[in-house]
Amino acid sequence: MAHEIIRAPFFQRDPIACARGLVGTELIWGRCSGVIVETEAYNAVNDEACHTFLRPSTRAFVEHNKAGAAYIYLNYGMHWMLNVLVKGEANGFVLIRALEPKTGIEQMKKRRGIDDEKRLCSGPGKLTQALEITDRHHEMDLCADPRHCFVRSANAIVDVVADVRIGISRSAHYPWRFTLRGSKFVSVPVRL
DNA sequence: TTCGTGATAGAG
DNA sequence: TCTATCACGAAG
Repeated sequence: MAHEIIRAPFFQRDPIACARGLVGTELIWGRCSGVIVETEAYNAVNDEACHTFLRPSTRAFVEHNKAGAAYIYLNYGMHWMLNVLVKGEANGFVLIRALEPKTGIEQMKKRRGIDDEKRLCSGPGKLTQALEITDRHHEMDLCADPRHCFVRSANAIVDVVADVRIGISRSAHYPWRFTLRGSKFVSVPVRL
């Protein structure tokens, strides 16, 4: 089965298409990897939950970086969030929210301090802890280095569910959370 | 349900 | 300087 690195043109569309398209792809991070089972889209325009709405520094980030760049920030003083810059038909971000661990599982368990594989990467803060993603990866090009990239299997068929986003107060009604149907590795089960 | 933790930005 | 807010997670 052919695997290919996702290249920059993938991220030169709009955040919603990119967020949906990333579900089912594999995130490679050093010796660890996992299949992305949950993402969210944030739109730089008309989306009050996107950092660009309130933060000048985020607007500058969009201006000065290319599609596929990592946007990483600290939330609640302790959790790193991994996002990918989308810059094309529309600008915005894809938040990587959950993975199904595939390789380097023992290392992930050690970093997380737990054994349960379903909970290793079942949340945006958990997966950055499991993969040791921090602000030193901020602005990294995620379409160039084969050790930090997204890989997809050719011919893969992925059944994606759209739902409302989680943990935000503004623009909370947009159905811009995407999960792999039936996955046991998501952060919060899909709303019925 | 509650609380820890720190960056960011706007108001005063 | 001060305050509010925050795309979370673990424990209770």
